[in-house]
This record gives sequence, structure tokens and C-alpha cells, in this order.
Amino acid sequence: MARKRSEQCHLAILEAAASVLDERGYLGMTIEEVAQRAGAGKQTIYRWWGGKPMLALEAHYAVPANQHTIADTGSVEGDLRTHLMKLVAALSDGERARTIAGLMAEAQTNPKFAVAFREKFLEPKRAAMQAVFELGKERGELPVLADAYLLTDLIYGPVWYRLLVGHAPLDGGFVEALITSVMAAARAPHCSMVGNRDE
Amino acid sequence: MARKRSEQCHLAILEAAASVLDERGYLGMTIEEVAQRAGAGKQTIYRWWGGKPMLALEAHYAVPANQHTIADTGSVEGDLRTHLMKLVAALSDGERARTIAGLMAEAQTNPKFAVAFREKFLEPKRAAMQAVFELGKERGELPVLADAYLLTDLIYGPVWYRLLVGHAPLDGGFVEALITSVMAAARAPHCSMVGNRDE
Amino acid sequence: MARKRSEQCHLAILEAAASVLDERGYLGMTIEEVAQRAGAGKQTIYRWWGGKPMLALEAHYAVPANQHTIADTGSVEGDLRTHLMKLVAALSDGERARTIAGLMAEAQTNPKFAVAFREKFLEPKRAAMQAVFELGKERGELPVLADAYLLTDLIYGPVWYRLLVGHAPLDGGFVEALITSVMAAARAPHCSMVGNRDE
Amino acid sequence: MARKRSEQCHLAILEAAASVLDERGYLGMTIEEVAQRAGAGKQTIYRWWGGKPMLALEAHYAVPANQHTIADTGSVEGDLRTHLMKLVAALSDGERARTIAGLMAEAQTNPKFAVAFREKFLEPKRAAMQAVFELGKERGELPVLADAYLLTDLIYGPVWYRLLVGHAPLDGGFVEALITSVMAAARAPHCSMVGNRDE
DNA sequence: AACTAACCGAGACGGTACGTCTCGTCTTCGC
DNA sequence: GCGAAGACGAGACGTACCGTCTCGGTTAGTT
Repeated sequence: MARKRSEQCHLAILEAAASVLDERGYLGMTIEEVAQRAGAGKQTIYRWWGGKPMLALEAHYAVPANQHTIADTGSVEGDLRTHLMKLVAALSDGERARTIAGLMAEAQTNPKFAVAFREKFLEPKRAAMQAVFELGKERGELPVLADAYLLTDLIYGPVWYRLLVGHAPLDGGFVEALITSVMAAARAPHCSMVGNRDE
Repeated sequence: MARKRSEQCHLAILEAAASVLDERGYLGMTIEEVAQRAGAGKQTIYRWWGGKPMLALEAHYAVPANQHTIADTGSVEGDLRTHLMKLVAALSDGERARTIAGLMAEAQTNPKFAVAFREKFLEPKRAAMQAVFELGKERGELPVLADAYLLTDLIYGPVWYRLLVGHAPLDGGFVEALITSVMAAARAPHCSMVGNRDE
Repeated sequence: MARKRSEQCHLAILEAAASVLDERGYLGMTIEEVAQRAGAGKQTIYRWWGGKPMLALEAHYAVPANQHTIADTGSVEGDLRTHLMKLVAALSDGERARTIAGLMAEAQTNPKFAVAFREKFLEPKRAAMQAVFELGKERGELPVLADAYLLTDLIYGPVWYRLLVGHAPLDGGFVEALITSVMAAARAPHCSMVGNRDE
Repeated sequence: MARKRSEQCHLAILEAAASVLDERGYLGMTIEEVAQRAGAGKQTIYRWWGGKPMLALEAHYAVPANQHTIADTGSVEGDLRTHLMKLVAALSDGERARTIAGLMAEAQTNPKFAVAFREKFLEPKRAAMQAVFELGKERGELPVLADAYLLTDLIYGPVWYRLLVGHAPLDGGFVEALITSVMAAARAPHCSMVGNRDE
């Protein structure tokens, strides 16, 4: 019976948050500034997002360029190459990269957000990646015993590592080398994993 | 003639910092509380460490159990296994794991600390790991074209990824699967990397 | 053509306001809580009362025990004694006293309400009190030059003063002493006042 | 051993508070604005004053024109006249009057402040006033049975009443009439009060 | 009987100030 | 002059209410 949530205000806040993220980065973003730019009250943000991390996550996600899906190109290597190239291209925007690094950082010190970040952001990407490997197994590109869960760690682990540590660039050369390495690992016989899954 | 830096106070602060890290985690640690527990002034901490991240880093490092070196066991696989097993054992202490995750998080939002963290903490570990692969190449275990820099990313990337995301355990099974995969990647022929090094 | 004001809702709000005043005092009363207790919307309150002070004033007034009239006992002293005794008896209920003190406080910081409070609440009491003295002059109890307006200040001033400051009790002894003093002042010859009236 | 309270900052805050009181009145004064004008942090104000009412009280008191003492003119009437004339003159500055009315209002809704206001502000004035009557009794101007405590209520009560209600001006005519009335009351024989004192 | 305008409950909204928190710097005094 | 103690400026935090607004749903009185 009450007034409905204003979609316009919802969008204004997301846009304001996105622009603040761009200009100041995750750390420099404050609820106060987002509210002011959106012409919104702080309470409205706290009501719907509960705080800065969830707002930043949704604001990041709302940008179409940050919604990476994995296209089926017909081969595992092709899927990986297409996806990872788009990914590193997106991350070459420094502020965008700092934002998602900031979200990962927040997850380290905020257990409540860690769960949301994993479930809303990381797991969907993992699931899509695992599907690529599973499809590869069905097509006979990869041995049936290949462990898609582990291979996903092998792909995303080094990408995140370079993103967070910044010791070397995330570029095409890195992507190619990573694909070559992971494909080699996938084709090697190795026992299936036990005990390393989410419960 | 100035009074000299008090070694006793230095140690008291490190101990206090370590105990606060244990009890409250990296985020919950404040300079104020460390100073109080150490019976020290805040200025003393700012004078010698410059801030919370550097103090936490040194306090973490000062614990002997956190100083991992890589022993030479005669084979790459053995070196990796020995080192990684010790590593995951240390990280199975939740608070210890949260501390170094917290340091990584801090590095994401604090560029000055990011440099120190990389140079003082991460690079030495990388260098030791690269040495393992280089030694393997010398011994003929690995092809001479194997890219030790990339292989280091392949090892540490997934470890950090699981540590930070927490989607699956860091345990013996994971270590074994990781070693098998990376060894397979190392033995596969792949072009050497270009342009992915620190400048 | 339109729906009429619901008397039931009107009463529910007044009752809710009275109970909140009792439990939390004037300061602790919020429109939000009154609305919730009454099962009413906030807008309904703002529509009919305009805000918290007017609501509190009407809620206070709606309680029969707070509607003091002055009975004619045949003598000024008797009128004063009867009225003031009832008054201090009502004010000995702490929360009731706090409510009217709160209304006076509100009037200090809210000019719009100050006018309403004076006209709806204070002036009627003053008028009744002045009538007592005028009647006394007609009956020859007081000199014709006695200034009923000033005498009203002399009566109500100290009562409000003790109510607001709380340095000494509002009790029978005080009432007697006050009456004695004011009667003495009334009988003394003193020039009529100039320039101290409402315009 | 620690840093001492900065007298300069103390004064800057009091001055800023006084100027805000002048410009915006008690209600419109906010800690935030006072801090900003004084170039101080909000915490500094909360540390030393605990909140707006105590700050406003001290800021009001710090203005020399608000420190009314009662001079000995040789007669009770003279003392009263001199003091009350100065008092109403000070209160004829509207903003000054609103400030002390605001303090009295605050005391109605803030029991902790009520105590401070009574003890630091009201009681000293009462004590001085009582001393005037006691001196009058010693000099034989007033009967020895005159109740100085009650007479103080009779003086200050109507003054506060007019200040707070604003139904009539606080001017010289009012002062004269008040003095005449209270002197008449003081000279009339009336039993000493019982049970109307602070405990 | 259908229309329709105002009333009602609910509660989202833009604001504003609150009092708290922590940061990193600055000042004072004891050793 | 080092070091403890802690005051200081700064500014974001999350909360509490304010008074306004927008919803459906619910009554009356017309038409």
C-alpha cells in the first residue's frame, strides 16, 4: 500500500555511484558524495543497499561493459581467448580495475559483503568458465577426467593475482600464455579432486 | 645528543601489534589500541612504521612461522610440495590467513603500501619460486624454454585466489592438483613471454 | 462529495499521543511513534494538526484533568486557593508537569506554535485569573486601582518559575504563601501600569 | 604528560558559539557550524562541553554584558531597581533574550542540562537576590519574618514568565510595578515557609 | 449503481544534524 | 631529544526524525 520504490531514484543513485567510482576510485567513494550527486538522501542508499560495498558492486555491475558473458566459439581455446581478451581489455581501464580490486579488498575485511561478492559476482563467472570446460569434455577436446573446477582456479587465479599485485601487465601475451598452460594442464592425466569444493 | 631508539619499545609494539592482529584481525586493528597495549605513544608508531599497514606487515613477518623459505629437495615437484604444504598449513590458521588477506586488501587502496608490500613481501617469494623452476631447467627436469615467471604466476595465482575468495579450501588435495597441473604446463612447449615483466 | 474526517482516527491519534507523552515525555514523543501506535499514517497527523506541538497541546488538553476552570467561591482568596490547589495537584504528576513544561519549551523555539500556545492555552487562563481580581474589585475586596493584569503575572509567574526551574516544590505551602503575598500586593496602593499590555 | 588543553581553541570555540547564537538563535545553532567557524573539530567540542546546551550556556555567560551582579545601593528598593533595570535592558536585545529562553527550554527536555543550568546559572542569581532581602532585614527595612526565598520567586517568577510567554513587555514600568508589589508583600506579615526549599 | 473526490494506512523520499569513530599531526612533560 | 600521553583538525560514518510525496484501498456523497 505504501509508495513504491522510485526507479528513477534507484537509477540516479547507481549512476552517481558509477561516476564517483570513476573519479575517485572505490576507496575515495563516500556515501555522502553519492547521495549528493544523485540528489538523494543518505537513508535511501542505506535502505536499499545497506552500505558502500553493495552499492559499489551493483554500480559496477550495472555498467554493460562490466557484464562479461562467455560466448560459445566452438572450441575451448576459442572461448577462453575471446573471453579473456575482453576481460583484460576491460581491466586495462585503470579505474575500472581499481574498482573491482577495491571490491575484492572490501570482501577481505567485511565478511557479510564477502558472501554477497562471491555469490553475486564471482560464482557466476566461475560457473560460466566451468561450463566451457565441461562442454570441451563433451566435445572430446578435453579428457573426461579433467577437473573443470580446478581449471577455473588455474585460469582466474593468475588473472586476479596480476590484477591485485600489479607486478606484470594483464595483456594479450599473458592471455595466450595462460591459455596454452591451462590447456596443457587440462590434457594431462590427473586424478579428480576431492574435498576442494564448496560444501 | 638524542636518546637512541629503544629496542625494548620496538619489540613491545611489534608484540602488541601481533596480539591485536590475532584478536581483531587486520581491519579491527587500530594504532590507538596497539599503542595502548604496548604502553607506547601513537607518535612512536607513526615515527618508525609510518602507519598501520607497515606495522602489520612487520608484525606478521616477525612471527617465525610466517617466514617461509623454499628448501631444495632435489626435484621441482618436491620443492613445490614441501613449500606449498607448509604454506597451506600456515594459512589454515584462520586469523593468520585473514591478516595477510588484509594486507593484500590494504595494498589495493593504498598505493604507497602496495609498493612496499610487493617489494618486501611478495617479490622475495616470487624470486624463490622462480629459482625453483630455473633450477629445474638446469637439472633438465623442465624444458629450457619454460617460462619461470609465468609458472610462478600459475602457482601463486590460484593460491591467492582461493585465499581471498574462500570458495574452496587450501588443502593438501589442492596442492597436489596444482603441482600436477603446473608441471604439465611447464613441460608443454610454449613460446616465451614478451612484455609481461616488471619494467 | 468527499469522504469525511474519521472521528475514530482522530481519537485514536489523540489517545496514542497522550500515551506517548506519558511514557516518553514531550521531547521523546515523535510523530512517527504516535502514528504507528494509532495505526495511522503520518500524513493524517500533519493534515489535521500540522505538527508535534499542536498535537501535544490538544492531547494534553483533551485530558479532563487538565481543563482547569476557576470557580467562584465568593472571595478572591478562596478563588485563588481553590484554583491553585487544583493546579499544583495536577502538576504533581511528574509526566504531566513535564508535558506542559515541554510545550512552553517548544514555544521558545517555535514562534508559530508560541502564538497558538499563548492564545489557546495561556490567555484563557490569564483571562479567568484577571476576572477573579476584577470581581474582587467590584466586591470591594481589592482597591479599584489594583492592576489585575499585573496581579495575574504575580500569581502565574512564580508558579511557572518553580515548574520550569524545579528548585522548590509546587505544594500547598507555596500556594498559601503566594496567595498571602499577592493579596498584600493587591491591597497596597500602586499606580496603574502603562505600556505593559498586549498591543 | 599529555598535551594540555589549548586555551586558544577554547576561546575560538566560545567566540564562534556566541556569534552563531547571535545570528541564528539557540535553536538554529548547530555544533557543526560552531566547529567550522572556530576552525575546530566537532570532537573537541564534545570533549569539553559534551553538547550544545552546555556550550551555549558557557558562551552566553562568557559575554560580560550577561554577567549581572547586584550592587549594594543602600536600600532594598534601590538594589532591586538597579539590578532589574539592567536585566530588562539586557533582555531587550531580542536575540539575547531568545538565547536564555532557549536555554530554559533545553532544560525542560534535558534533565542533565537542567541541573547544570540551575546550579551554574540560576542559583547564583537567586542567592544574590536572597542576599538583598536578608540585608534588608538586617537593616530593618523588612520584617525579620520576611521569607527571602519566596520573595526571590516573586521577583524572578514574573520576569521569566514575561520573558517566556512574551504577552507583555519587560520594561521600566513593569519593573517599578513589580518592585512596589514585592515590597508590599515583603512588609506584610506572613508565616515563614515550610517545605519549599531545595532538599 | 457507478462515479469520483477526499480520506486513510503505509512508507519511500530529500534533507539535516546528530554524536561517534578513527585517522595522522601536534604539543607538553618526564626521563 | 626520545618517548608516553593525549588534545587537536578533519571528515565519513550510520542513525534518527523531520515534513513532503506517492501509492492503493476505502468511504461517502452525488449523478
